[in-house]
Amino acid sequence: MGRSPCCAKEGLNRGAWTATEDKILTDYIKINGEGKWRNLPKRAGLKRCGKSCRLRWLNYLRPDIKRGNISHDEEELIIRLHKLLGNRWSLIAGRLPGRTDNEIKNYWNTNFGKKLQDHHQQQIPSLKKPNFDLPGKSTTMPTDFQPIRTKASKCTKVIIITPEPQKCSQQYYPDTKQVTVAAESDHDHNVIKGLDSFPEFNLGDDQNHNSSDYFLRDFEMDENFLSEFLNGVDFSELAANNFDTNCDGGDNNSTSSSTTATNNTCCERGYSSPNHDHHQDDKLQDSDFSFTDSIIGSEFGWFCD
DNA sequence: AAATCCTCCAACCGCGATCAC
DNA sequence: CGTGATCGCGGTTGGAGGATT
Repeated sequence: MGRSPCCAKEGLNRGAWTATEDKILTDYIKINGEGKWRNLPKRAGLKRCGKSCRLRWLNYLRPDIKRGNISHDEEELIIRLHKLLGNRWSLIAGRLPGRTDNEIKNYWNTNFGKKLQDHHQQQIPSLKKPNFDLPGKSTTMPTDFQPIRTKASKCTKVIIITPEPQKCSQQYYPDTKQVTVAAESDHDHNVIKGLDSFPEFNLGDDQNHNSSDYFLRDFEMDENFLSEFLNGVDFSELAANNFDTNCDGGDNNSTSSSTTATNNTCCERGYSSPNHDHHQDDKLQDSDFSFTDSIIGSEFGWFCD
């Protein structure tokens, strides 16, 4: 299917928004609400692309937008969330009231992106990545785990697919597709998607499911959970209840761990992100979040393509 | 004071996911 | 079920303004 332009480009304003345009857009949304972005410009009398209107509203005009510098707490949260989620800016923004994905993305790129780049340039010559290549699939896995990647604004539920202990270091699914780690809006929760494209874990097929070498664990990833997760409060108990610590503690070096967390997601032991910041790691190691890293690493280590 | 460089961030772009018919 | 429309996301760009030479 060919892509059509989101709107006709002719005769539309581009670039920075004027105060007048802002007022028109704000007034219109106050009256008519958000949505229907494509038709909005015409109805509101704006010479702007609907996409542009949406962006302007979400990133700048919304009344609940928080202005000003990112606080230390917010920065710490961003770092933690980025370590956990990677460049899922919308998810990260969902945990920071009043902050937008664009703002966080810019903040990260401004404050950490360059540092990471510099840091990596220093590290690259000494990096020694183990050879994870397996027959039938050439993969070069990073030494650390990658963040859980989801596709949506807020996580409410996660499926944990834990390999059996004796299998986890040996099984490998070269053609693994995707398992969606839930990520839905506040209201649309408990939706698990993508499993139907993942035969080994087809929830709708008991036969497959039961005969699988794997089994499923799922748990709510609601506000409370994520807060505990992020703050490290009583997480060990939560983990004990929700995670199966078989697989020899996750078999951290397992190259076989397979399965996927959404959207080409890959999550491997000990790797935080393509922009992994070792300096920040050092900082975090001393925090109460460090133990969650080990849990993430051990329990999510098998999340990989 | 002028020129150049650098930083920051608003806005744009392309793509995948989802919706509606 | 297929197709087109729409939405939402993440990566990138470009310009304004500050810093440096």
